[in-house]
Amino acid sequence: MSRPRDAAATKAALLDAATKLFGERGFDRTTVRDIASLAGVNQALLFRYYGSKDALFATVLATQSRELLEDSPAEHLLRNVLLRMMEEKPRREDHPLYAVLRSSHHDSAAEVVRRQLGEEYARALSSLTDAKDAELRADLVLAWVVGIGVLRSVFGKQPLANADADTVAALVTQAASVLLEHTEPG
Amino acid sequence: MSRPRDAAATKAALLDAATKLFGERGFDRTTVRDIASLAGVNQALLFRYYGSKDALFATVLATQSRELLEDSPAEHLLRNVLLRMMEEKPRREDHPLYAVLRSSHHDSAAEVVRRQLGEEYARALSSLTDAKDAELRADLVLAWVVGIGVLRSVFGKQPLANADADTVAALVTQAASVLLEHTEPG
DNA sequence: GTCGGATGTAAGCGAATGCTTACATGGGGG
DNA sequence: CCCCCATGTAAGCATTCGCTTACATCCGAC
Repeated sequence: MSRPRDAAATKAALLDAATKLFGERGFDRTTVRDIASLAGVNQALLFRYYGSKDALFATVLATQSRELLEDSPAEHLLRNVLLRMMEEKPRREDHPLYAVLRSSHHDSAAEVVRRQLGEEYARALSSLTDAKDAELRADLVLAWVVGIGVLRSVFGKQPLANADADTVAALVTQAASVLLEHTEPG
Repeated sequence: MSRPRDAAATKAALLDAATKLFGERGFDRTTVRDIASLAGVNQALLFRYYGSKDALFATVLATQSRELLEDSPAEHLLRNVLLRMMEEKPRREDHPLYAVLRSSHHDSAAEVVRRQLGEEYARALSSLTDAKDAELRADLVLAWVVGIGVLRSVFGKQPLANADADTVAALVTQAASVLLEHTEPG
């Protein structure tokens, strides 16, 4: 039943390994040899199945980030993302968001994916307020989520890194509601 | 008057170039050859004056970040940092903070500097509230600043990237005051 | 003047990187 | 059975990286 030669399984193993390593180390510090090694296959297969390291990275971003967004309705998105982020162990750096954050601006397909992802989150959040500058407010809330992730993963900042998930979610959603609550249009 | 051979000036030129390039590209994507080239000197001098790329990076962090913190009293720190961040052009990536953000976790002296810097900012912010979880609240506000910087520099996210500085500062300080204002203890 | 150390340069070393190529192998269809 | 191509491998290529070494050159001390 086990097929030792299975292109689909190999391709998936490469994607899994890449997701983990890009998230842990970022784009630059992850080598194609590391990815192939973790997947247990020859590195040449990475290029056969994905073409280039850049293309594989773009695939990782597109695949992972969509899951995060589709889990929650807009009004629970902030709280759910925060809880998910905080419930993981502080330095668990294979969170999908981290791969995005860790990657600087290299002119690959990943740039497009990254920008598109930001737009999708912001659009979901901006639907929560009817303020004139709804999109800016949504950007600010998105920035907060991003910043919390960075402080936990890159800085390992205490006490945030080991803080209680519900406490953090409560504080942030309370403060963010100042920006995102529905008000009288003015 | 101009001294063509001036160790101090050369050293400073290297630090300036490194500050700019680390901020723009992050640690990994900045090469010692680029730094030396921008400074207009031979790359061997970088190693003579700073020992290693890691040590130079740590020096950049320590030098730049202190200036930011010492400019403002705690009660104006958030607003001032936001204004300074927003008043610069959206993708001006040589902001001191960005060098910190762009660098992943490599076990160099920079790790120490980075952590110490976070502590200093958080301490200043936490003095603004007497809530029991003051340090956590300070971390969250610091995270917000960090996230805004990331969204502007890494994502170039619109409308945040080109938003009015005062508007952003007003929105953020207003929302953050929920976390940082002085309240009755207990 | 000249000697010596401070300052700067040119060249390159060894290792690592993304990617390619030439080849082995194995399993399903004729 | 056997052939063929999908699958996988080993080896290496060209480049770039951080860093070193060997060597010029300038300036101040005496």
